[in-house]
Amino acid sequence: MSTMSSRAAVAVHLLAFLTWRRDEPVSSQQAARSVNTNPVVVRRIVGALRRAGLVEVQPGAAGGARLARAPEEISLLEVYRAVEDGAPLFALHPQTPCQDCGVGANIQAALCGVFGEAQAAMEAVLARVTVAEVAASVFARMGHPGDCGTGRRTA
Amino acid sequence: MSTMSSRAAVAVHLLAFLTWRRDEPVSSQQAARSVNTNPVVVRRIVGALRRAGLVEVQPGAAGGARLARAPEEISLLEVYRAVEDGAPLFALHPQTPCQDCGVGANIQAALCGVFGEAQAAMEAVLARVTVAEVAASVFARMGHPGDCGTGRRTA
DNA sequence: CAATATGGAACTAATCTGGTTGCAGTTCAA
DNA sequence: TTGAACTGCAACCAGATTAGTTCCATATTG
Repeated sequence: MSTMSSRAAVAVHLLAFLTWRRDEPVSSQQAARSVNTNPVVVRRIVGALRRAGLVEVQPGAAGGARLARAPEEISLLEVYRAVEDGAPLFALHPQTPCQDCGVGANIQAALCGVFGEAQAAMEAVLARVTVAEVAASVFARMGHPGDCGTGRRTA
Repeated sequence: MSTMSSRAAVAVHLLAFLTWRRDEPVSSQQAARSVNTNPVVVRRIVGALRRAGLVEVQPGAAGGARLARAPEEISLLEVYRAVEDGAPLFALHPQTPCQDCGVGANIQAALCGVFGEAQAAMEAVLARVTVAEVAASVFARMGHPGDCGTGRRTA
């Protein structure tokens, strides 16, 4: 049943990857290899991160994405919001409930408060964690670098 | 973008409705009118609440659903879990990331911790709120009862 | 026995997700 | 200046999920 899309997970993956390859532009091809997906899927998510100001992208040969800010300054909440685009966590009724019924007319207002608090609590946790921390956690688990190859055609 | 299903909202609506009509069995027909949906949709959700032990259902004429426990003893977390059936809030990668890549091989373990904490924070809020509180909040907003009609064929 | 209810199966339409291809446009380097 | 490599966008596909719907077997009441 209803689980969130994997875009947030992939987005954090990508940012950790960019952190690892600090300042070297990473192509969607290379990133896609690490994520194990199609380059276009990566570009869609990188595009959202770019629009949110989290990464910079350079087109053309030798182009690619790099962090627009220090990873210590990027919270997972920003990443989450960049890819989920402000969608509410909890849905209300698909159809407006019966307004002639005391319960139907007032349940949504009552739910709004609780659901909003629950989402805020979730977001507060994401706000406290930075990309740098996740990346550090990943690096700590790496025995050896393990490259995946650059994917760049070496001249 | 990925929002949760509306089942949790409808489930709380139904429980608030049952709280309002305390001990009088409510048919899926009546409940569907308040929710503004099809009786079968209601029965599906009531079925999940029944399997979770939150409501009792009586088949046959003059049957319907009623609360199995005092509304003060039912937390929204139980409701959420009853209808969402233990699905994780955050999805990880659709395909296992490249294990030859240091980031790919370790990102999921790193994400697991943060995502788990975020979900736990969300659930903690739901755990603190009871159906009785939501129902009280609804009742407080009701100027007049506003019945929706019983939908029961009066003899 | 007849009316009214649940419960389950099956089907639909709409939406979302991830994946894929194709192509226009930009950049760099030989 | 040509060609390789890259981004970005649009279009399309298959699979899953959601909410809605119909139909029917079964149970209970009066």
